[in-house]
Amino acid sequence: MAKPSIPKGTRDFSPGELKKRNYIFNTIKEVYERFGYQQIETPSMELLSTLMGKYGEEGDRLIFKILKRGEKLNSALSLSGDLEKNSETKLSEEALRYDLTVPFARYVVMHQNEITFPFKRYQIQPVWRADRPQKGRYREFYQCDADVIGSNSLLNEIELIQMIAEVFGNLRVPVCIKLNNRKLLEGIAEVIGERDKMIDITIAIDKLDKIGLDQVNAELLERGLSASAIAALQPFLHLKGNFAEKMNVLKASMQQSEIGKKGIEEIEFIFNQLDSLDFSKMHASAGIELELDLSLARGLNYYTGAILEVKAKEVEFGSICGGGRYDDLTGIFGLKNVSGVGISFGVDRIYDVMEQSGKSFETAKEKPRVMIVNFGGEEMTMCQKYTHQLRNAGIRAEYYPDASKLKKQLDYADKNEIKYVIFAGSEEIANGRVKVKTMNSDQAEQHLSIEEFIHQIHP
RNA sequence: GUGAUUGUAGCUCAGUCGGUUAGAGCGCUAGAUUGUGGAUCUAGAGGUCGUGGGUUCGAGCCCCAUCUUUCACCCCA
Repeated sequence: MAKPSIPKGTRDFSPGELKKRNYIFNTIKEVYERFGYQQIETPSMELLSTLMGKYGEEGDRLIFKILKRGEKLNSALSLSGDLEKNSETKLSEEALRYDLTVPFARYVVMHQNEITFPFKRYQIQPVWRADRPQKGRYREFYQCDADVIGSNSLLNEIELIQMIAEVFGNLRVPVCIKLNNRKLLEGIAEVIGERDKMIDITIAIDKLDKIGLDQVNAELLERGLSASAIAALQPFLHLKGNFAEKMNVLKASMQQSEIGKKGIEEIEFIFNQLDSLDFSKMHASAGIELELDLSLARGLNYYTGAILEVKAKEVEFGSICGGGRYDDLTGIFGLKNVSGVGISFGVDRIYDVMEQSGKSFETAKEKPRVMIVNFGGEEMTMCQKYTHQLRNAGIRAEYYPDASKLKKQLDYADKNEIKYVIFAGSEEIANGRVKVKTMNSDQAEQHLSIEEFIHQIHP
């Protein structure tokens, strides 16, 4: 007998887990709504052409392609040689969505005539990646995106950062919000004379606290940077201190780079504005910090301005939230000059972080449940009527479906955290009063009419 | 894609140097208790030791392959 299984990197969610997950979803959703974002959904699958080339070479490889079926598959097979390089894209024309940002860009272009810009949307849906699963990495997971599209204002960046602080404050998860700017990174590459090596530089810098300075420099050399460029980079690698101190170093060394100066201007505006809003003071008690982190690279190649990433302080985990500004994502789909900025929470990782650091999940105060014992026979019709009455009064009520032994029925009530068990046998029905047992309490059994009972627990 | 790692009852795991009939706890079913759950006691069901080959008189244990689990790198939520 083959045991059933599920695809790797996917999970079942049992009632207990789902309650906790929903607590996180609801927290995020509440903040999004409160900040004026509107929900949309897009299909689980997109055309492969919509997704390909948007996430870099690595990303393309991780897209779950959907095999063509039937006649189309047969003709594709006969046309493409087995070893042909592009055979994957020839055998597939659809794919599961890889993230929510690119489908959103596609949505904006397709619905541009109905949308009033700036458009603030949020979207909470699963995405799929053909990755090797490991700690904190799944092949199916949820993203919770909020984006503003059609506005260049840096006030959007500020609002998104405030939303991040709200969400993690409400969840009571201390985090560090790391902020950087793509223009700053480009500026650095420019002033050290290796403008086209910007990606290599940021990937190497990203590893600074993992592999150390010497290794980083070795890797830079390996990636083809000149010795003089590496020497010129050192001040940036040694960047330390508070925001103002970092800023002074950057300003001093960025005189020759227009794009670098622009990056400094943007990041300074965001920090200063948040400062005058007392952002740090407001969220300090929740353990939420904001810092400028030059080592933050973020692989997605469509970011052009601010980039941000959030890490939990209590547990070592990948980033649990990320985002940034993309100036021309819709341009690929034919709508020019529309800038967007957004963030994305990774619910699955937030859940893992909360579990591992022993956080309490404030599951919603649930209404008490009521179960009516099933004695079988004629009484059951009356019991169904009682159940109907209870449900109409907004009470979570059910009857046990089988006339099983009482032990079994009460055991069910116990395991399911049902608070009240109602006995309505022939005697009770005859005198119009049911017997109510309150589980997990010393309270004596009560004899009440069903109306009195409803009034008692739901006045 | 690279390198490790795991698999024995529904679940968590023992299983000695390769040796006779593969164990425990939890869970499940039933009873002790005829219309009252949780605690206790008793009994019972439940296994092709991931799968397929091989070595051996003999394999849960050794070898090969394959699938699976988990982890690191890469990348990322």
